[in-house]
Amino acid sequence: MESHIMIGCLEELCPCVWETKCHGFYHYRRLPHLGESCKGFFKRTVQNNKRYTCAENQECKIDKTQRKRCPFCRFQKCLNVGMRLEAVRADRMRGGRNKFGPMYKRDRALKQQKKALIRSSGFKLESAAPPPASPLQSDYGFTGTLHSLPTISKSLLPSTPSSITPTDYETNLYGPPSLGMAMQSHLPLTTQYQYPAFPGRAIKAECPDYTSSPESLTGYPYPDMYPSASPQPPSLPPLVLELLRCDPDELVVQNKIVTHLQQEQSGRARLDKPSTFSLMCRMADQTLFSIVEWARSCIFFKELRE
DNA sequence: TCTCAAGGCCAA
DNA sequence: TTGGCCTTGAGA
Ligand SMILES: [Zn+2]
Repeated sequence: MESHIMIGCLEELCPCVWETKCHGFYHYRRLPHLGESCKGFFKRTVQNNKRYTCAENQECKIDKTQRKRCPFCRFQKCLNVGMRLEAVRADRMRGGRNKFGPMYKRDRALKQQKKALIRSSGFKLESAAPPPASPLQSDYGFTGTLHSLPTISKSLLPSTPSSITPTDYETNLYGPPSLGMAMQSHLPLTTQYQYPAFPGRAIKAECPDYTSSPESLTGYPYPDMYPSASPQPPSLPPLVLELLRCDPDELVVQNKIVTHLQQEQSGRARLDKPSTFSLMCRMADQTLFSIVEWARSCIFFKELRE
């Protein structure tokens, strides 16, 4: 809407849950373009450990007019677009910054560079924005995970067998939260979704070590590709531009990988505890899978099929 | 001092 | 319950 919200606004639509004007700030680690309503909904859900169920098949369409019909699916969508439970503070401390800060900054810089590149080369701005956030996801094939989610339960009890305790995720390979908290889409039969002990979470020290090496987790693929110093690169070959255009939103890809790993791990959790090595192998598998998906979606692959 | 992501408040 | 607006406060 008006001015004050629009400070710093990127004037883009919110791909989070439905289309609404956003203000371009980050909320709960959802990389940009999230409206206040999504923020509020997500916050309330996590803080109050709300429990939702889907009356349908957990595939409800969430858009501007129907968003209120199924909070379950709405919350799923929030998670899918990258909002993180761990960004909601357990101690409810206001103000300040959390450890995602540097990541937000980096992401913003990368996106700006990407836009500048594309704009300077004559592409329409929209093509650089991540509207395909959701669409993209469904291309990856593990959408099953996203559907089999749940009922948010008050799972603060560390005793829950299938849940991962804060201790577990802090020592976890992927960085804490994502594994233990973001999405535990598993239990195919029970469809029980839980996020670990919100009240008990030591969020103040948020996200153990996302800052130290976010790349290692998110795999920001183009670290030095765009020299930050010179914002206006010379015109690029069409080939590069096309590749840039196809480039998926890193967060979406990251989320897919993490989600899939979580799903897989939780599926085994009760049987055996995977070793760090096997986790790394699976992570590598998923990364490779994402790369293949990307390759398949690029123009050259399509040309091959013609 | 400014920025901006997080929490709080409250009318609808 | 939702969502818009306000306040807070660490970090730049
Ligand atoms: Zn639903």
